[in-house]
Formats: sequence, C-alpha cells, structure tokens
Amino acid sequence: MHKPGAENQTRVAHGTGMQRPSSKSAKVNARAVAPPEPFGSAALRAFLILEVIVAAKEPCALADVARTTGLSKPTAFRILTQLESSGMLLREPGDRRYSVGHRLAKLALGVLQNDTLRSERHAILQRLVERIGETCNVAMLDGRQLMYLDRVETSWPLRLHLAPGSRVPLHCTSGGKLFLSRLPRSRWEKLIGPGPFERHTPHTITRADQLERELARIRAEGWSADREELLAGIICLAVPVVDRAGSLIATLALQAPLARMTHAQSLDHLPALRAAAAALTATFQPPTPPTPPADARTARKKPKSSGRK
Amino acid sequence: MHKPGAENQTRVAHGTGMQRPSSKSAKVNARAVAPPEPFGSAALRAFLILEVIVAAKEPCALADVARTTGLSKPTAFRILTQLESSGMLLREPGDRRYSVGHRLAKLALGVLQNDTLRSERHAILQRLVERIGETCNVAMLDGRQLMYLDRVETSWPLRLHLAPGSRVPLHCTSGGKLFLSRLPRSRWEKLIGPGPFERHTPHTITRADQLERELARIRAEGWSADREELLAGIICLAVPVVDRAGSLIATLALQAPLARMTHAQSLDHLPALRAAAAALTATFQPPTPPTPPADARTARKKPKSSGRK
DNA sequence: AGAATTATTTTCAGAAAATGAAATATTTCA
DNA sequence: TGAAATATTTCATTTTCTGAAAATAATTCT
Repeated sequence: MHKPGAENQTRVAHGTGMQRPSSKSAKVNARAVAPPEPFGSAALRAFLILEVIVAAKEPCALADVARTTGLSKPTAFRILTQLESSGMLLREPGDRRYSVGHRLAKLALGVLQNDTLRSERHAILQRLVERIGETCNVAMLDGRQLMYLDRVETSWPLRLHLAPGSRVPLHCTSGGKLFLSRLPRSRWEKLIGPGPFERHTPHTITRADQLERELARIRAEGWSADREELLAGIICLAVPVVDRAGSLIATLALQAPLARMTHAQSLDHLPALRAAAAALTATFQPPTPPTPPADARTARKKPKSSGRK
Repeated sequence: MHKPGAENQTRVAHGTGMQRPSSKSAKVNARAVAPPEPFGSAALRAFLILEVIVAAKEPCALADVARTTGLSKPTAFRILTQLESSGMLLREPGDRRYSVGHRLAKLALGVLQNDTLRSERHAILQRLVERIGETCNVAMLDGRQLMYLDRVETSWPLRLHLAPGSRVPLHCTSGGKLFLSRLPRSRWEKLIGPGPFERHTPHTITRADQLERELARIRAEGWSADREELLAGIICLAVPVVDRAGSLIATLALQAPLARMTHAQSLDHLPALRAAAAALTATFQPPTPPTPPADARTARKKPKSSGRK
C-alpha cells in the first residue's frame, strides 16, 4: 500500500498561527479590482501586472495597470519599472506605455516548448473526450483535497471553471473517494475527519459509516461514481491511474450533466476510461530510455508516492 | 553552475539597485561578475527561478533551483512555494519537484499571441504576402493542434475565417505535418493517436503508415505541403521556423486556392518563404545573446527629449 | 498660445516581507 | 537500520515595499 499526498498534509498541519501568510491552498485569481484585499508578495503582484498587460490588446499605460490590478499607482509604477529594466517589459521611446519585452517573450517560448510532457497527457484526455463526448479530468491527491491536474471540456472554447490546479473535497467526488478507498479508515479519517462531512447537495454522503460502505464498494468494483454529490445535476465516474507497482497515483474521471447521461450510461464508458488510464500510466512513469543530458543526475528520481509516517 | 563561496554574492551591494529609478546615475559599481548578475527585487528573483525551471528539461528540485540561481535554499523555497500556490508552478503530489503550472502556461500562450514582437512578425508576413500574392500564416504547436499565431490575407474576396488563435488538426495541414515530422513515430502517435485519422476531404491522409511516409518525405525535403487535405480546393506549403539551436518553434505557410495556384507553382515560392522564415527566427529569439538585464541602462529615466514623436 | 487638467515620477517613514543560518523533518540509500 | 541527502521551518535582522502626498511632466481645453 501507500498513501500519496500524506506528505503535503504535514505542511498544513504544523500551523504556527503566525504571520506567514503563505496561504498554502489559497488561489490567486485575477479577480480584478480588490482594493482592500491584501495581495500576495511583491512577486505575485508582478505577475498580476504581467497578466494584465498580456491580456490587453495594446500596450498599457501606468494608470490602466493600476486601475485593473487595484494596486496604487506608485506601487504599480515601481514594479513596472523593475520589470522594464529587467527586460520583461518594454517601453517604446516616445510612448510611456508598457508592452511585452524580449525576456518575457523568451520565457514564454520556453514554457511552451517545455510543455511537451503535459501535452501528451492532454492529448490522451482530448481523445477520450472526443470519444465519450463529455468533459474528463485527471486529478491527484493533494493534502486533504483533490487537485485537478488537467481537464478537457467538451466545448472548444477555453472556459476555465474548474481549471487545472483547482481543488475539490474528497468525500463527495468520484476521484476523491477513489483515493480514500485505498486507505484504511484510520488513515482517511485523519484526512477528512470523522464526519459529518460537509453537505453540498442532498446526495452528499455526510456520515462516516455511509462513506465507509461506499468505499468498500469502490474497492470491490474498481470504479467510483459521484451521483450529484458535489453538484446537483452533475454525475462523475472515475477510474484509477496506477503506477507499475499498482499504487494509485491519479484518477481519471468523466463528468457529465445528468440531463445528458445517466449513471448507468456512464458505466458504458468504463472500457474507454480504463484504456485511457492505462495510457496515462506511461506519462507518469517515463521509461527512462535515452538521452540523459548530464543534468539528469539530481532530477532523475522516482516519482513514486509512498508515504510512511 | 557556480561554486560555493561565491553564492551569497552581490545582493548586498547597494540598497537602491537597479529597480530604484533614482535619478542619480551613479550605479555602475556592481563588482558582481561571478555567476549571473546582481539580482533585483524579490520579483526578479522569481523570474530567475522560472527561467531556470523552464530551461530545464525535467521538473526541478529545490536544490537544483537554489544551486543554479545562486539563491539560498530557504529563499528559493519560499519563492517556489509562492509560485506554486499562485498556480505559476505545479508540483505533482508525490513528487517534490517543480514544473510549469497552468497559470504560467496560460500567460505564455498569451504572450506569444500578444507580444510586441508580433508587429514585427506581422510586418514580415505582410511583405511576404505582398510578394507572393496569397495568404500566409505563422503557426505553433499547441497541445495536439496547430494554432495560428498570425495570419495575413490577400485582398482577394475569398476568405477563410481562420483567425489568429484558431486551431486546426495536425495530420492534414502543412504546418501540422511539419511539426509531426520532427518527432519519432512513437511520439506523434501519442499526440494524434494511431489512426485512422479524421477525414476532411478525399485527399486527407488517414492511415498511420501513409502518414509516416509523408513525414519522411517532409524531413528529406525540408518543406511540407497540404494538397487539399483539410479543405477541398485549398493547397498549402509550409517551411520551418527554427530557433538558433535548430529546433522547430513555428511554421510559416502559404495558402492558396487551387484555382489560382497549383502545387508545382507554389514550390516556386520556396525561396521567399525560407527567407521570411529566417527573418521570423529573429523575432522569436531577439538579439541580446549574452545577458538580458545587466545592461542597466534601460532604467534610465530622464528623457528630456520626450516629445512623443 | 496659455491655463487647466490629467498622468507620471519622486519622496518618505512606517509596515511588511525577505534573508540566510541553524534547527527540524523527511526521504533515500547503503 | 542508520548515515547521508533533501526539504521545511524557525527566527532575529536587514531590506524592501507601500501608499499618501508632493513634484513633474504631458495633454487638453478654451
């Protein structure tokens, strides 16, 4: 056995109750103007600014940036100046407005080229979505929540409702229950508590003994369903993505509005889901065949989870 | 990279440093010569870290980041944690190493679609279109599809509405096949599957072995053609846009209605296409081979001249 | 053109964040 | 299993960051 994710939890567990507002699980959305909101660090403010500038159709003036980000003008100015002098941003002579600089362009290019690993997973997901016709996602256990690693929606437009990186509870999601089902009760109780668990819909399982029965069923069947337990009108079906040793490393789930697919119908897609899960296994455990370009020393590590206390 | 003893370098040098646009221009002290260059603010340190991670082939461990950037481990750790919790970096549960996060990926995509250099690219495209007299486009690989980065149409009435940002399949486009031709079969099969591929016209290549033959030809010839494989009556011819290392970063393609240009005729434009592709290379990899920021002049502020044009 | 208006930079002292050494905790390896 | 390597946290200081307001441009209006 194993229990991935146990390590992350420690980070949160040892709360000092102090000033360190690193906000472990906080999400930073560019929620536009938020005057009273304390922003993160200066570094994050810089990214906020970059995002504003990149999203703009044309170069941005200081005032635009300050207004859109909610930062004070002097603060925005200082950060902009830093970004400019470091080459991330550029200001053309005679125009005070800021636009993308060469260093940022280079970084962006690198990011997209570096992204090939994830694109393989993404491709597997996309093929699955095309075949099934509904949204699918890959998720991993992160502390006491389920984190979306990737997600492909049925419609093309890039709508990021539950974007990669976002987290959902364990007790009321198909993927979350799949992870819990691999842990002994003592273990999962440490993760999500003894209950009752937070209710999101009338179908949410809120009692520990009910959950335990459900987990036993999941262990027996090899798949996990969410029948409107997190969101009314939405069902999910998750299968495990295991490593070569058989340990659960991620979950692959199909998600559909009940209006388009019943639970029974979703089960018809189990073979497709399992096939895709098998393909995903490979992306998590690279064969390590050729080209160890010298820097592989420290990097080459086994991504296995494990986790003893 | 650099050795111990030199690690806690230069940051202490002077408080104001580059970021403070102090009117005084006495700032050229910087005895720093050792590793990178004097870091700027925390924000710039964050970018330094991102650059290291993006440049790495695989996810980076804390120690790698600290060593490569010259930052102390706790400092690197703190910044990495911030970047992770803000979504710029991602750490897959069970693996402590850091890789590109969804937010950074999104930013990168935005940069390449928006960046200032785009106008330069646009001008190159424009000139090419004027010379050839047919529509041309620049595209990049985005996941398992080809994404148009920019596109200039001829004045001819017949217009396809494939705006920048739109995506097309890889197996039936000249640019897409060019990208595939640079990958080993095992790799491209992961991206587009084992086939049969979706048929768009009677000319679409739908079988994997046929495609493989086509890709071999492309590798040999250095150009890729689409002979009515995506749209009936439309042909394309694509050439690679490479970076200095020779790896493919984008494709430049000419597109024309068969009624106005045959495939054989399109080949006459190869020299022009290749010349434009070479020019585009520069827009992706701006001058400044050495170090970007060290050239602190950019911070200069007193442009008395001003006078917006 | 000249004055009024608006946007950009600088200053500045208090507030918050960043730092690295050292201590802990965790994981890997032999 | 224990030594060795990595990753996190703690903590006393140092440094940077912030936003109000002031000082400078640049722009607009009349």
